[in-house]
Amino acid sequence: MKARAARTRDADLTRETLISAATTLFARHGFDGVTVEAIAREAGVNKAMINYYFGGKAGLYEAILTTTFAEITERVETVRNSARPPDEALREFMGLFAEIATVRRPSFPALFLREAIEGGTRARAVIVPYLRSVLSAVAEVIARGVRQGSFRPVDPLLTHLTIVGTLMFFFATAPLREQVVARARLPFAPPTPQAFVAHLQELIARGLAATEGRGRRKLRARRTGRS
Amino acid sequence: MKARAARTRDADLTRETLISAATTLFARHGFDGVTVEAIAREAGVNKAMINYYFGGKAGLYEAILTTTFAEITERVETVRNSARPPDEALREFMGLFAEIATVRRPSFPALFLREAIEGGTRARAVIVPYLRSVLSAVAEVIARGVRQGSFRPVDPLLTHLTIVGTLMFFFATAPLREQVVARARLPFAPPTPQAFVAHLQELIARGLAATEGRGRRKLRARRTGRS
DNA sequence: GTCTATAGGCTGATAGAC
DNA sequence: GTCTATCAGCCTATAGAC
Repeated sequence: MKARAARTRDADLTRETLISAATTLFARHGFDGVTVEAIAREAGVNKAMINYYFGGKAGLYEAILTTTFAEITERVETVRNSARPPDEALREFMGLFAEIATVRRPSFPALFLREAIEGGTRARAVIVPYLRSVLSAVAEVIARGVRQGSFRPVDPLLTHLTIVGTLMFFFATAPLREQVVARARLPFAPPTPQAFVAHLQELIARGLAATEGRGRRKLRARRTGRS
Repeated sequence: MKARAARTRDADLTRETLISAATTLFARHGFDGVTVEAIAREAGVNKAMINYYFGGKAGLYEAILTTTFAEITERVETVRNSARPPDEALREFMGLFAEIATVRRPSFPALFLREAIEGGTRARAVIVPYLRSVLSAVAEVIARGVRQGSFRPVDPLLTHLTIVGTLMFFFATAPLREQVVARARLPFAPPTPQAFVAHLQELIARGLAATEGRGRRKLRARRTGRS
């Protein structure tokens, strides 16, 4: 934002360390499941610093949500502006999500899910813009595919929920799979993110593909039995 | 468990009322986000009753997880034993999940997700049998479809995670969608469970269907058709 | 900016009357 | 079985020294 004097380097470091430690803990145990002392200990910082820099535990939590969600939003916009055909843009989105959830912001899925389950009471102001951005970006790609005839006529919102939902679930529940494998001493490892994303990309591509047959862009009305 | 005398009817009622109230609150706010006083107030019961019946807040939570997960497990077993063809059995499973998540145990998805994110630390003993049962039931159906040639050769575990993941996500995040629609006074309602499940059923059916046209087996057995 | 000590409020649990 | 009163512990936040 602005130039910093040399003597504030420690301040920036303390701030960053707190955010980093607290992000992991909040994601894993939730806002109420973490004490400020645990955060300070994990960060190796005095706990009074939380109040000094963020005005309190709630302020720290909000700062984390803001920066995290803002970054996701920013990255997702790159997909919206992609000139690639819809099916490729969707694959790109899934790959991007996986990259975010493994490398860049591993805590994001858990943070989001916790907020969503709670109804967003603690951070609606931060979440709504994120929702609007991501939803419209993904839904627009899907709608474009439907218009162009490469996708069958699916509901963009429902499709978006399906894709994002599976990804959120997979990455957020990784701790459980790791615990189960470790405790039960199972002779195999949990599925890798790469394998899962590849599986999902293929499943979605096939699930959305326009029905081929006699006419290419002609979409035949289909009523398959759910009796 | 055992026959009860008439004078214990109030006891059973108190117990049930506490479980019912606490289930909703734990699902929504998490174990640490709920106070025993809030549970007692919501249940209209004295808070000392929580210790009397469950030995404390943690005991109540564990009782809730046990009964909830056990019931889901039991219901899912009915799908495993289904003699229907794999694609129909999968549809049946998704419909069953939706019924559970809307009518019978609306708090289940949130309870499960919270535990999974946390690594199951609080209730691993209860969760593992549930996981084994549900996973094997669904994965077996998928593996059967692959063997029979009605499904393409997908990984049963990854496919299971995809299906269950989307369902968990959709139902667990309903509070957020409701809040957003309500606060923003949007002129439309959130998607209904029925619409979502129908969408997902179709997407999965198409995504798993064996590729046509490559002289494998007969794959055109939609409807109630047997393979 | 960082730290220690402590205040002040809330929480889960229990003792004991009925 | 149910209720009231209460306690001991923990948690967040702050005052104030350095």
